[in-house]
Parts: sequence; structure tokens; C-alpha cells
Amino acid sequence: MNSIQRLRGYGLRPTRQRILIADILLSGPNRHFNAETLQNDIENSGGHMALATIYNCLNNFKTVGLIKQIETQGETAVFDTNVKPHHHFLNEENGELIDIDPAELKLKKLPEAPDGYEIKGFEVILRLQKST
Amino acid sequence: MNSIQRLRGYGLRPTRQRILIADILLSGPNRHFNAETLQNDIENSGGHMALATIYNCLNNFKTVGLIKQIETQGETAVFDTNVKPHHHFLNEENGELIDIDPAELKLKKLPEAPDGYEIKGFEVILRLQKST
DNA sequence: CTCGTAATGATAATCATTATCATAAATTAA
DNA sequence: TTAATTTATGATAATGATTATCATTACGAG
Repeated sequence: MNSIQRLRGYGLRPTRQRILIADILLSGPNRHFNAETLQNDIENSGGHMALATIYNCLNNFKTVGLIKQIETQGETAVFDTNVKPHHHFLNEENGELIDIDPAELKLKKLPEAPDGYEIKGFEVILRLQKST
Repeated sequence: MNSIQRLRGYGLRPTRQRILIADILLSGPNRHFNAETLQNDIENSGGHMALATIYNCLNNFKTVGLIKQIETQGETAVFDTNVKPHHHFLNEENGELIDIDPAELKLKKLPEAPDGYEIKGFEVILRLQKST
């Protein structure tokens, strides 16, 4: 399925910019990225896009579920093309994220959500430091 | 133990400002807060403190382990006076955090850290939405 | 008490993200 | 296809949380 069909399937107009971003993000293996690294990728592929447009596209993609945003306390928003439930190692030295194989981490028990709420999703972040 | 002794025990000079913040944060029950809500608390108790000083103090407290910072993707840094390992519900409507009783959530299995690294800590965030 | 060092705080700087809004592009209707 | 309508783009400004600057003040070892 090409990017145009894919965007349409998610209810997004296949504009030139969205197609380019989809081509870059969703063709290869899963990746972590932010608005700036994506802009670099666009420039390196000979293209150009305003940061505002990149943020617009990423937020659109996030809203429809093409990508997801990862919980971090860093200074920049990190996105992930892997929208399947999975978890991350966070290397606190450089902010790098590493996927954790879902088979490697299991929750024994989930708590009950408070009344009137339900659990929409969850994410585990394991913080790493250099071993001594 | 009063705040002055407590600060000294963590290697922090007990300045007037740090004592005030420690009195507010560490006397009552555990709480979630950010720089702005803390500044409000200070004003409401008749005091005053520059935001820069509040950030300095919070970062100092965090470095020595008096408080910890919580992973979120919201726009403001959220701190927690509860430094024991525990997890949170995140109400995405308003950013509110709710502690999860550690007994309510257990991990069955932790993955191996990559070579040269060790797991420093981990945190689970369960995102809530209003149930339908 | 005095001196050296660290902390404070008013303010400016930073920087990621969002808002603005005129222009351009995509879609729909005719 | 063309016209009309809606939505997206993007250059730029605005926002807002956090950090940097640095002169002044406070702490504490001796």
C-alpha cells in the first residue's frame, strides 16, 4: 500500500508534504524521531518543509494513529512509528530510546482505573545508566 | 526531624528558601506539583520567592533525591515528593496524576539492560480516558 | 567575626512548540 | 474541465517553560 492510499485510509488528505513525510517515516523499519531530526531527513532527501508544517503533520498523524508520541521528560517531543504497544529503554546520557521486545516485559497485574475512567494505554520506561 | 537537619543530611545548605520549600513540600502527605503551583503555595503562606530560585531548589532536591521528577509529555515538569518506587495514572484531560498503590501493579519480568548499562529505575504511566 | 564560597533573584536569553493568516493546493460541485 | 469551497502550507510572530547571567546577599568554616 502506498502512502497516498494509506493517508486516505486514515482520513487525511494526501498532500505533497504528508506524502513525503509518510514515505520517509513509514516505509522503512520503525524509528524514533522528533521534528528536527525529521526536518534533517527531509533536507537530506533533497526536500524542504517548514517546521510548522512538520509539527502540523506529526500532530495529524498522531491524532489518527499513524504514529504515537512517547512519554519522556526530555526537552523535545519524541515520536515513534511503532504504534503497537511496546516499551522503551531510555538512555539518560543522550536521550536515546531503545525498543523493548514486548515478550521481554510483562505486567503481572493491572490496577483498576478510578470510577468513570478506563485505561487507554500504558507505557513503561526503564531508565538506563552506565554500569559501574 | 526538621527541615534543617533533613537538608544537611542530604548535603544541602539549609538556606531560608530551601527550608521554606522543604517545610511546604515534605511536612504533609505526598504531593505532585510543579514550579508554578509551588510558587502559589509560597505566596499563599505569606512568602515570596523568585521562579529561578524555585527551579534551582527543585533541581537541587531532585539531584540529592529529596523529590523526583515524573515522566510526562505535558508542557510542564511535574515533581513528586514520593521518592519510593511507584507508578501513576495520568488523566489526559487535565494532566492530573494519581498514585498507584505499588501492590496493585507488578511486573512479571524485567528485560535485560543492553551491554554496559544497568537499569537505574523505571516508571509505568497508565493513561486514563473517561469511560463511555 | 571575617572571609571565601555558594545561593538568591531580577531579568534576559533560549528554544521547542503553537498561533496567525495570507497564499496555495486539494476536493467537490456544476 | 472549471469554478467554488474547503483545507493545508509556511514564513513569521507569539508563547511559555526553563535556564543562564551576574551583581548582591547569605551561609559557615576557621
